[in-house]
Amino acid sequence: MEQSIKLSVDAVVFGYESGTISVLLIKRKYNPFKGKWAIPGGFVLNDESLEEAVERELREETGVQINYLEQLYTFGNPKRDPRGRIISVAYFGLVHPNAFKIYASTDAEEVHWFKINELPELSFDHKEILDLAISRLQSKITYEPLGFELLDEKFPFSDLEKLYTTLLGRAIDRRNFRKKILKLNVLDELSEKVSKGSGRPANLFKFNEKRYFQLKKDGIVFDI
Amino acid sequence: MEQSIKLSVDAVVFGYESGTISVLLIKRKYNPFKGKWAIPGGFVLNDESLEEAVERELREETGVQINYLEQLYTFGNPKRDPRGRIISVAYFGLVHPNAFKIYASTDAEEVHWFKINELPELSFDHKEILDLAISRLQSKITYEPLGFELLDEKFPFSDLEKLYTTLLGRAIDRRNFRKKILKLNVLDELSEKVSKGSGRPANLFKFNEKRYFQLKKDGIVFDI
DNA sequence: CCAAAAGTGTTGGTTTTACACCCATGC
DNA sequence: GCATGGGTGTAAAACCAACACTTTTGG
Repeated sequence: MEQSIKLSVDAVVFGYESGTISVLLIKRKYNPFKGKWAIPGGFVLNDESLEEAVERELREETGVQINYLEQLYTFGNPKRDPRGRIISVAYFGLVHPNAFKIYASTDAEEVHWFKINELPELSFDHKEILDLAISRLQSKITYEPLGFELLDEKFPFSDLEKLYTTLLGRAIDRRNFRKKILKLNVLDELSEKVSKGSGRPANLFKFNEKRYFQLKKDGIVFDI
Repeated sequence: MEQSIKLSVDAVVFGYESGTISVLLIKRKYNPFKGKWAIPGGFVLNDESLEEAVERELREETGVQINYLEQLYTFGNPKRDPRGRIISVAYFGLVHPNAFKIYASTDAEEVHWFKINELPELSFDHKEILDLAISRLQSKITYEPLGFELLDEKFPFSDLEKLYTTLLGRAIDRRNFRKKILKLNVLDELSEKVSKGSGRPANLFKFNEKRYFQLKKDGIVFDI
């Protein structure tokens, strides 16, 4: 019997802003799961690569320009989609949420950033996909530097600290954290300062892209 | 236009025996690439899961019963297969090569264990898949214990040492290695000994499965 | 008794942890 | 001047890397 399997891609896109990590979800315009929240994605065209398909769907449905994208996992359970056998190659993305405006179109009735501890009910097996993406995000911080893809270009050290605290879900020692990060030699300290209303103004830092990506390649061992 | 993409699975299966790591390959019986070596695999049936498909193809083509299987990566380049758009979900497997007899059938004209530094030319993009699998195998030893799935049930410590030396591609300090491994507390020392012809007989060890899998779950940081 | 592989401890250097006070600013 | 967040050093403990000789067997 002829194979009748269809191929889709989905993208779990994370953003970080002022102390919380959010995920980009769309409200589905059509059945199945019309009116329910879902991870953005859709069918792959015959002549495009998987990455092209993800970027196209994200652009079409949400207006997001992706900053970092990697393959997460392929979900192939025969029963995962009520329309028939549809397998999905899930991707994992990171963006600076402030860098653009999201808007809904094509299959999306609405687009929204959800904090990862305030998620709505999801369509299909998207909860499973999202859970896997979250655990991948968490484990990434133990073997590579993280932040460039999520933080603004210039940021106070405390932003990075807050990002790690959020991802780890626990407090960290500020002094030791700063020493460890600075020793990685991926941050350049700027002479600009920023004041957050009250308290001493903070020095701004930026990632040194070259050393950052070099370190990603080399890998690190990083116990905070 | 209707989507016309087909879905296949491929499995890179590693085995370890007397100091070398080998990969299971088949010689293709049919075109394209008839007579060339390839990673075992094939099309997914409409109603089977991806894992079922991998295990079925391995059984059919090679007779191998797999011991450990994980998803590796999904290859979706539109040009990767001359027959049309075929995407492949690649898996990564480990077996005890001595535990059974391999034999060729269905699409395979021949099956053979190749040492990973003596590989033949491969069909499709299988070299890329295999290279990725090898680097995954190598990186696995830095974040989880490894050996249970590759070594015999009972083995002298030197077998484990040789496995690590082979995977790392360099010599390691025997004393420090032994200390580090024993500290992980995943090996049970047996009172049996085995003699390899000449030299002092070695004590046999076995993995304590419970603690081994617990440690896999927890993860380790392991610089040899 | 020789060759071959197995087994085993100590030391110095490095890294990691734990921990608390002063600084610069806005109000 | 006080509340707020930013910035900083040190000492003890844990961990890691380097290093070589003795033991047990087979021939």
